[in-house]
Amino acid sequence: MKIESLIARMTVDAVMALYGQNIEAGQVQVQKTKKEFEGNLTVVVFPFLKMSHKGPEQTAEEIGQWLQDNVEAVSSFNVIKGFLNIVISDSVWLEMLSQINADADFGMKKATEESPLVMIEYSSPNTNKPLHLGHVRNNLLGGALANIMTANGFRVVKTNIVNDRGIHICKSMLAWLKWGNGATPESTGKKGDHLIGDYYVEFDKHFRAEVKSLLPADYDQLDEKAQEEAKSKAEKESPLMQEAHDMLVKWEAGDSEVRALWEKMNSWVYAGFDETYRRLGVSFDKIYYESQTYLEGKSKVMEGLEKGLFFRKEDGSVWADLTENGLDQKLLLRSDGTSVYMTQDIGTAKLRFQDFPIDRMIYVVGNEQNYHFQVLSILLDRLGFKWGKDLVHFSYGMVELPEGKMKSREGTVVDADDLMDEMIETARQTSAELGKLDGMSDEEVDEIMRIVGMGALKYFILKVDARKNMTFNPKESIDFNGNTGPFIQYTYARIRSIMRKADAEGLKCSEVPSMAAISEKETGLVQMLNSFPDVVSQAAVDYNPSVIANYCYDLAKEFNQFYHDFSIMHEPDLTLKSMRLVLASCVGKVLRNGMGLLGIEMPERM
RNA sequence: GGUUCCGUAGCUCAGCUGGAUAGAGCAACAGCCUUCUAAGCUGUGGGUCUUGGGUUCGAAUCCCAACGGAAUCACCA
Repeated sequence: MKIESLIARMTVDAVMALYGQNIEAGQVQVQKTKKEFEGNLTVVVFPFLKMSHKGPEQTAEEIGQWLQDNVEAVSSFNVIKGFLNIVISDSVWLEMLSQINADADFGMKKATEESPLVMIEYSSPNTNKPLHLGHVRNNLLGGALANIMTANGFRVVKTNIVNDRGIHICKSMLAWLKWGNGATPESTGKKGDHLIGDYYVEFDKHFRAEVKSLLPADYDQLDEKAQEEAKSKAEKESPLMQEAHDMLVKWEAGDSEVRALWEKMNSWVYAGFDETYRRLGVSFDKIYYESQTYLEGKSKVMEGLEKGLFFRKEDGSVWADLTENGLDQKLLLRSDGTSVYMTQDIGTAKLRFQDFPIDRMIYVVGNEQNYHFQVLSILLDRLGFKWGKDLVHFSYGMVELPEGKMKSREGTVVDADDLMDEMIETARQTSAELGKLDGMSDEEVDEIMRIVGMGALKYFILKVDARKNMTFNPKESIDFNGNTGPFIQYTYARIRSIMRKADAEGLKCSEVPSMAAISEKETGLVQMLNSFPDVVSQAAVDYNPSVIANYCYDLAKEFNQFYHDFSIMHEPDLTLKSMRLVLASCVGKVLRNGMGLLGIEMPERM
C-alpha cells in the first residue's frame, strides 16, 4: 500500500479512538511536508477540530502521539500550527526503494486482452504543404499521449487522417503542370513535401497577380464593401481558379490522367512526411485517407436522413438541427450533394468503427476546432456510435510568434524540418563550445547531438500545458540551460557515468541494504520516485503530458542538488555507498521512463 | 452579440481535488571547477496571483460580476 494511504487510513482510526467519530479516509488530507519543516508527510488537522473540541495544536499533538504509538512506520512527529508533520522510519523508505529498484517497468501498466481500446487520431496533414511548427506540437502531443495511454494499461491504436483531396491539392498540381518543367524530388534534390509546397505557393502568387489584373480600374476609389465584392468577383472569374476547379471535377469523376498525376505527387509528399515523422519519432498503426472516406460520410448522412435524424431544405441541402443542444443548425450536405468537412469526419468514424472495436476515441486537434468537435460528438451519438457522446477532443492551443500568428503569406511559418535542423546544429555548437565533443567519434557526435537537439525541442513544447497557447520566439533559439530537455538529459548522462564507474569497480547495485542510514534528502528523492506512477496516471486522466515533463524536471533538479551535496563514488561507508548507487540508478530509470513517455531519448553521455 | 478557453515576477512557464512564508527557468548581480561531467550548484534582488464581490477557520485555487486577450459561430478544410 502507498504510504500516504496508510497514514490517511490510520488517521481515521486515530480520530475514532480519540474522539469516537467516524470519518472517511478520503477526508484526510495527507501531503508532502514542505521543505522548510522537518518530516516527510503532513496531515492537516483543521477538519477534525469540530470533533476534538480542542485547539489545532492540541488536536495535532494527540493524533500524532496516537500514530506514533500505533503505527510502526511512524517514527516521530512534530506539530506546527494545525499541521501534523510525520517522520516515516528509515526501513519504510529503504523497502520502498528496494521495490522501485526491482521493477524495471516502474510506473508502467501492461494492457491485457480486456483492456479498453483507445484510438488516438493526430497529425492529420494536408498534402499540399510541408509540416510546420503547429504540426510539430500536434504530433508531439499525439505521440506522447499515445505513450501515456499505453503506460496506463490501455490498448492503443494510433491513427492519422490524411487530407489528400480537394481544391488545394489541385492548385499544386496545376502549378506543377504549368511551371514545373517536370521537376521531381530527384531532379531538384528537394524533399517531396517541400517541392509540392513550393508549387502551392507558386499558384497563389500567379493567382493573386491574375486577380489584381482583373480588378476594375477604379478599384482604389471604391468603398470597402464594393472593393470586397469586386475582389470576390475577380477571384471567381480568374481562369487559374477555374482551371483548378475543372481539375477537381475531373478528379472526382476519376479522370485517369488527373488521378495518375495526383498519385505521383502525393507519393512524393508522403515520402517527405515519412522522413519528418521518423525524425520526430512518431508513427501510426493505421492511416486513413480522405479520398477513401469522404463518400462513406455521405451514405451515413443519408441513412440518418431516412431515420429522420436530419432534415432536407428546399434547395436539397441536408442539415442537422442542434437547437435542443443549445447550438445552431449545421450543414451536412451541400445543395449540389457534395460533402463538407463534417460529413467526412462522420465517414471516417464509420470506417474506423468497422475496423476496430473502439471504446474511446481521442482526436488531437487544435482548439480552433472546438465547435466542430462539439457538433461531431452530438452527431455521432445520434447516429449510434457508442463512443460518440464521450469522444475526447484533445484540444491544444496555438503556437504563436512574438508578433502573433504564423502567416504563410508573410513567410513567418516555421518549417518543421528547418526547425529540427537548427536545433541539432545549435546543440552541436553549444557542445563544441563546452568542449563536450572531444574524444568522440563522428558517429557518436551525430547521434548525441540529434538526441540533445530533438530533446530540447520536444521538451520545450511538451512542458507547457497543452490547452494553452504558447509563444515561440525563433530569434531566441530554444534554451539548453535551466528547465529544459538537455538539463534532464545531462542529469541522466551523469547518472550513467556513475553507473559505469561503479561497474568498473565491480560494484553491484541490485540490492538495497536494509540497515543503511538514510538522510532527509534521500527520503525526499525516494518519495518523489514513489509518486511517479501517480504522475503517469494523472497525465492520462487530464490528457496532459506536461505533468510528466515538469515532474522529470523536478526530479532531475532534486538529484542535481543531491549530486552536489553527496559523493557517491567517494563514500567510504560501503553500505551507504551501495544504497546511494541504487538510488541514483532508480532516478536514472524513472527519468528515462518518464522522458520516454514524452518521446524524448536519453543519451548515455553528453 | 452567443459559445469556449486564457489572464501568476521584466520575459517564458509551474502551482488550481481549497491549507503553512505563491515556486522554477531566462535575464541582472555575487560566489563555487585538485571533489562521481560547471549544459551544474549556492546566494541576492524582483509579486495588489487582472479587478471587485461572495463561500470558508483558511482562496492564486471554488462561485458570481467586470475588464483585457484568443478561438469559433461558412454551401472553407
